Amino acid sequence: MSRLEYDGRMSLRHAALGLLTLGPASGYDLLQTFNGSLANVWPATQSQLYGELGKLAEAGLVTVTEEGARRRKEYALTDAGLAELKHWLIEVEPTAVRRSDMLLRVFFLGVVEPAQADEFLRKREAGAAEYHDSLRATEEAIAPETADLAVYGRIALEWGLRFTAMQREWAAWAQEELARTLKSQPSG
Amino acid sequence: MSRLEYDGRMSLRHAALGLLTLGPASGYDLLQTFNGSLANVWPATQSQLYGELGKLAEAGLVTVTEEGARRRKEYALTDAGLAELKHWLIEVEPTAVRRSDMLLRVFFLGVVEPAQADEFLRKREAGAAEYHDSLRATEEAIAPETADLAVYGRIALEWGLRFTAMQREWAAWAQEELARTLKSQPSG
DNA sequence: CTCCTATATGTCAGTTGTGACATGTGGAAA
DNA sequence: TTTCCACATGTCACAACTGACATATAGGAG
Repeated sequence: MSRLEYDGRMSLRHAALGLLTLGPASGYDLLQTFNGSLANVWPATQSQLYGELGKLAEAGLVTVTEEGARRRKEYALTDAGLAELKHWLIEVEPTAVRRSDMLLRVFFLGVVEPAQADEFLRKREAGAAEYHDSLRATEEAIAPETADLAVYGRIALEWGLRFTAMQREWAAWAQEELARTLKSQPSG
Repeated sequence: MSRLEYDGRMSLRHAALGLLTLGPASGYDLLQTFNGSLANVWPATQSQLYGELGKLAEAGLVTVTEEGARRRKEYALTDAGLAELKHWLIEVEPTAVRRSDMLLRVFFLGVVEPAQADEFLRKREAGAAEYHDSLRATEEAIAPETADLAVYGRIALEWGLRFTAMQREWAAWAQEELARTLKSQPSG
């Protein structure tokens, strides 16, 4: 029961706590969710998750409620764990800036030929469109059964839809902008 | 001159190489850029940058071209460095999914009171609006002097403008959606 | 001449995240 | 009954990143 320090990061920890609000689960169970519905938002590897569950138990934020077959350990949220989750949800400011290696590449596109830069942007447009369609498919698959349930899941999904739409439109615009610039100043 | 393995990540390395295409610079010089125009896209700490420059020099992707006052070392891109940069720009796929601790929180907003969830969304809306305005201010500050220059910088900036606009609109929509859901099913 | 600031580089311990490897069990199908 | 797959947990080395600390100098203001 050693103390754990929090400074606003360590979201995997809070993702695990959050999933445990839906009921007790094993590391393996949680992993399915991390590779499934949470994969787009906060992917996690097995090694990281098992390690984190150990630390969480040591800190008293979760407890082992059952030990089943195949060494299965079922974890449940404690009051302290729920309190920490709420604290993180409401009182800790979400990260404002997020690294984007895609955008970083855009900054340096002047290094390669305009044709290659254009191809880069076309790929982004296509990638965003494809991603958008896969989210749309997800939406249609889950919408019928959960009409008013899972409001927040739908709100998160909507973010994804809007984000991918924005990125597709931006990439299309950027191609036009690039063409315009090259036309007026061919040695760009 | 030991070899360095690349597997698609390690963008700080490529950010440094990219900045050096603009001309030789010291670690300190580069740091100003990382804390300035690149801060929104790929922030870096001093300790990381100096370490990376050392590795880059060891790998032969950059060379020390000058040693000035105050132990200043000026680095320049080598042919190998430029080749690596181009490879990364064109042939390495940008990361598709990016972690978002903001969106992760959204998934778990059902844990707190609807009023608190609503406040969370209002803060996102305000934060996105504020960020948008600061980018708009940046745009107006740089636009006059660079009409057709820095196409790619403007394209990256446009991404930021569209992203923050999208996030603001989404947060506003989400508040309405939440109100709608609570109205039709008060115990949500 | 002294003090302050910007310049300039570096080290260290610690956290977070990745990918590969290792190990073993329960149950169902062939 | 053997064989295979899903279940289930764990370790290891390493890469990426953070924040704090340490150190030192050139040049200008007072």
